[in-house]
Amino acid sequence: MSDETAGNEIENRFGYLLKHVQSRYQQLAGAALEQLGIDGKQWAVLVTIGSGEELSQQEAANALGIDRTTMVALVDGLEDKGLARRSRHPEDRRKNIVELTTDGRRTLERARKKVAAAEQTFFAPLSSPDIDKFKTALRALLRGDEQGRYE
Amino acid sequence: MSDETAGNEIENRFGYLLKHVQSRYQQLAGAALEQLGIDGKQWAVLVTIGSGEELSQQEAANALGIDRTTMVALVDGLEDKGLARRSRHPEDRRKNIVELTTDGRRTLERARKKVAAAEQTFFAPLSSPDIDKFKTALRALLRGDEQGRYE
DNA sequence: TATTGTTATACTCTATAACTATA
DNA sequence: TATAGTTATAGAGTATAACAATA
Repeated sequence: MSDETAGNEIENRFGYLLKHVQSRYQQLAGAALEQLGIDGKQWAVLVTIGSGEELSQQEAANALGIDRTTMVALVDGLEDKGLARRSRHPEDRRKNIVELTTDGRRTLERARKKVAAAEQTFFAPLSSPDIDKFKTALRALLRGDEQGRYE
Repeated sequence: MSDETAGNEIENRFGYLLKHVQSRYQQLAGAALEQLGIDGKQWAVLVTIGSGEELSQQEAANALGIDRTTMVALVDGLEDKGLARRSRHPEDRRKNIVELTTDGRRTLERARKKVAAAEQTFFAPLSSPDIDKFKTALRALLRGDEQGRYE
């Protein structure tokens, strides 16, 4: 607090903090995933379709909160890399089931480790209990209700 | 933990949490600012040029971490609304000093209150001490060093 | 008629390159 | 030569509209 400057107010704006913290996280996670030849969005798709449930493209898109038209190119990219596979749903031939290939499963596991390592770097400034509190707070803020409140 | 579903892993991914929490914040703050006819970026510019220091366009851009070419349209918009004013720097005529008009100052103060109210809504799921801890954690994570660590 | 995947298209956001004026 | 502001342009990212296949 001793060297307060004009920039201080800007940098303490909550919107600024959130934006730049997210930017730092994406940078770290992105660099980790780059070693496996995928980006953050593709990683999110891998996690989604590797979750155990059989998902159509649209269901996977919904789970990620993106448009089904956006999902097309994402799955294209993963298919080109040999990490995911499309197949017709046997009972509803309009749907594409999207699933991991063997390579995709292997990449997913490697990516988990890379991302976990990146998160360790990201969270280095916080103690273990503070990391837990931080994540709990995020989940409560996302729900937007008062379930997480205990004062 | 009783109704664990496939979506659970996705929604607990840290990247997902951060992205959607930011999205919720922007939605709330954006809706608050919309009542004053400005958006989040214009609000950030108002805060910057209202900080007390005399700033050129480029200096304001740097303070916000955006490009000087992007700043042009932002200042254009604020000038059109009568909230900001360009004037030549007396000692270096290449520079534009950007400052608030009387209306701009008034809008800035109104916006402060609107944003504060929006943040109150945003943070409703957390207790007061938890809000402080959350903000402290964000600042530590942004610095990226271990200054905030005390375990 | 409605839905899924797809394509084409448009829109937003932002950065890069090039120009003008000033230094 | 270098810098500040500006403009034109291009690229990434994503959404909307329209179409084919299927329900």
